[in-house]
Amino acid sequence: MHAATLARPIEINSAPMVAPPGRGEEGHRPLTVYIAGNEIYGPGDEANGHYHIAFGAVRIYRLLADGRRQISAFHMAGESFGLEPGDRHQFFAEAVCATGLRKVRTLPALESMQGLLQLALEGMMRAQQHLLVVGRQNATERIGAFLLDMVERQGGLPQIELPMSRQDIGDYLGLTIETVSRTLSKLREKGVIKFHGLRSVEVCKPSLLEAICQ
Amino acid sequence: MHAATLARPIEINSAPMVAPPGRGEEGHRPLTVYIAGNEIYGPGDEANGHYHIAFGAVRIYRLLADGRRQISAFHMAGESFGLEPGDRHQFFAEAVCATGLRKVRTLPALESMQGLLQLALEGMMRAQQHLLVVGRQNATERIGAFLLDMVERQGGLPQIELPMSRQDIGDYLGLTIETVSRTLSKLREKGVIKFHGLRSVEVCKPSLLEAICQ
DNA sequence: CGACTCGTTGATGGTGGTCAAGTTTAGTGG
DNA sequence: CCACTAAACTTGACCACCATCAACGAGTCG
Repeated sequence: MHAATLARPIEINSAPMVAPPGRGEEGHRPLTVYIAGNEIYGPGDEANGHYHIAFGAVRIYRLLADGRRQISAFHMAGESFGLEPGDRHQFFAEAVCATGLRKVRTLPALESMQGLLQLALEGMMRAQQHLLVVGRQNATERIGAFLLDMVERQGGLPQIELPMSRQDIGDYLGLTIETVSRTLSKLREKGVIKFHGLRSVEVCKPSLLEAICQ
Repeated sequence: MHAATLARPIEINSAPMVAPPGRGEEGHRPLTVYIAGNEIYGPGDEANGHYHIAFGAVRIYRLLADGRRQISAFHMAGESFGLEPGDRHQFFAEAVCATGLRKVRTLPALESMQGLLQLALEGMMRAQQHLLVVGRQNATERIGAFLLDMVERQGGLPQIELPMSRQDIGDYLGLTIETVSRTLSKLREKGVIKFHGLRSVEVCKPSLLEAICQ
């Protein structure tokens, strides 16, 4: 269930050929393509830099001994992830869907340091914001906050494509898959959202969604 | 209830006189003393550095519109806090008990940058670890994880002094004050912990506590 | 000593978890 | 292109855990 690595990631050095439809900067670094479920790194793996997402999406998570999973973050195209203290990773990182990554090795220079600090602080901020959602909001509020976050991260357009499964959403929000499904159905019945496919959602009443999330 | 500032913090420039029983390094920076409930900063306040805790404890939190509070972190003597992205704070920081702080202004130098990065990454790590607790563990496991964390941060001794109230613990763990109280009572009845005062706890069976937390 | 805050304990109910079908979607091979 | 299969998702019934409401006890300060 928790996605064993199904196939090896493919490394592509001739970047221009396979450049994703996104921005073409940083094209000189090799692009590695992962398919859905591929592990990018796991606890204990050497950590010597971070990753930039050319396209696709990544989940960062931890497991409890009995298999309970908490996804602490999703990262989308254009974002960076993978910076951790120490020289060993403490989390799992997996491709949520077909994903292209460029690895960025850490340079001990001042200006790159400032960028890394910014990255780390934003990561801390996101985690602490998410803590408020998971710790103090009910199922409807959590789903609402999640949808609004996705809208914002996909450019503000009301139509969003969710790369992740209901299980992923549940493990991110601290809910079960059934509760995620039920809550989405309730929002659909109320006309707040509309489905154009299981993972294609249109937020019809964003103001109502914002009101739900307080 | 949520601690309005009761009195102004006291700034002391002649540090040696009031040096706390802790370590005496960094004694050249002015020490500011806050009493329990004092606000250190709030959302919108200018952020231009971080704080080092000489003695006492600090809570970092956010509020929802209806007053629900999520404490995202406690910081104890010897630790640092207050680093945030951008030039404005987005959280509240308050003294949990009588607390002495030294403000550290950010220098744009390489070596200080590396220290800040480490600080930010550890903060992110802590928040993400806490996310697992709040998102995926039940009340007993949360309390257990909290107690073990406090033991570790107070030097590993089984006897710990909790500077924070039950309400604080609840707002940190995403539980109500009643559930915190009941869970602690249950652990006491089972002989896992022992009280030497309302906020003085002895962990009699740390291994059992670890087992509870998985 | 009285008033206040903080903490504990009890009774009750609701939200969301669990278990158990169904249903839809996507993927595979004939 | 369609049948078959497996995975993903939905929906329902039931129940447990924790929140809520309420009362009471303990500690603290004036």
